[in-house]
Amino acid sequence: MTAFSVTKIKASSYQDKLDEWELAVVDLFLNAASSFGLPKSYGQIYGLLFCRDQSLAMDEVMKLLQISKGSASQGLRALRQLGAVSSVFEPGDRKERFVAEIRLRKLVGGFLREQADPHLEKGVARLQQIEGLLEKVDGKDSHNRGIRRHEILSGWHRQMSRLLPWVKMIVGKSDRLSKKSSE
Amino acid sequence: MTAFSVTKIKASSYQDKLDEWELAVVDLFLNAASSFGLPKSYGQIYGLLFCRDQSLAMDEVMKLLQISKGSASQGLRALRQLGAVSSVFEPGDRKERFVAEIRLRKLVGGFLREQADPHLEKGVARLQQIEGLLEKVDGKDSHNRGIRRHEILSGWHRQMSRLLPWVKMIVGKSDRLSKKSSE
DNA sequence: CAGTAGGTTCAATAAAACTTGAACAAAGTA
DNA sequence: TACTTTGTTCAAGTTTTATTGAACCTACTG
Repeated sequence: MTAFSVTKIKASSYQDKLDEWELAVVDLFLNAASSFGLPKSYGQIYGLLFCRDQSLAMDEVMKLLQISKGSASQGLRALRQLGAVSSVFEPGDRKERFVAEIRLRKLVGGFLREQADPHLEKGVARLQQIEGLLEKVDGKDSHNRGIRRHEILSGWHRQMSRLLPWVKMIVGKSDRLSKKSSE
Repeated sequence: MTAFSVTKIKASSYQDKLDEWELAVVDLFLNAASSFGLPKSYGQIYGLLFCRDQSLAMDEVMKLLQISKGSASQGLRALRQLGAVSSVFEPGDRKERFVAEIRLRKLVGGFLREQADPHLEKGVARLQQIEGLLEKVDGKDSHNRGIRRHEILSGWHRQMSRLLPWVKMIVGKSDRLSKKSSE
């Protein structure tokens, strides 16, 4: 191995320690991820990328956050799937590099698409299952009660389906405040 | 102990097994609770009460769901705190009995109040902390970057604060579809 | 009072979720 | 082909979270 490959030189030009404010931001996203039901490491990774202007490669993420290869790999993949990070390839470098998506609309949209939409779809199946079970119920009282509950759940489902587009819309407003925003 | 106390007679008039459709509903809420970051037992308890017209006491919940005293006690307390169940006292009975809140508006409102609002408040504190850390940053580059990130986060915070009232409002619409709804 | 029913608490236990790192692929390079 | 770099996978280990149940309150009741 050459002592001073391009990669090595590049790597040495980075600090391997985060600023205090960056640590605070990483911690903020760590907590945010938890409360959205995502693994903490996803939050850390996103938080780190969020802080940086330059793209980071997986090994830099591992080093800066002191997390394992596995966590970094899985976290970056999941975040890309969510649309929270995107990857770029510098010409002449085999490494995949990552940057954070900072448009709230995109983040919320991706989250809803990956988390909320699937739940709504499973909800339809569940409601049908319950409908099926109601047909072969013996007691008349229980049957009626079941019908009424099924109706309530269907109503909730419909309302939730209506809500999501609004959320995307409302969050989209004035996204431009964060930067020049040229999508 | 009298062999046929009032309590005993009452208890014997209840089935100690759920209908199949009720099991499906309980399971639905179990999953829903998980995905909202609440313990599964909370979902089960809510699901059971949701199915029933009559109020249930803690011991009935324990028996029907086969959960422990501790889970039942804590679950019912938390659900009441969330506004998802309310308790009633039958005259001449020392037991506290519970019924599910089925108005979606109330459920969503309670959830946002207990879960989202606290996060937004903590967010303010976090932003101030970061602001503080930025003052004692050495590098000019890092400092500027930090300022920009702080601005972005402040923008997000503002947007999220705006969103919540809308959510409550939109979910509130046509809540009446589920029943006569006399608040 | 002593006894009992209804309910809460919390340390111990069980279950679930996250992280790790070694083994494995894939794809470039010499 | 043999070697290197980059990245993925997943069983095993760790950490976190939820559940249990026995001890403990509190307020009735005889």
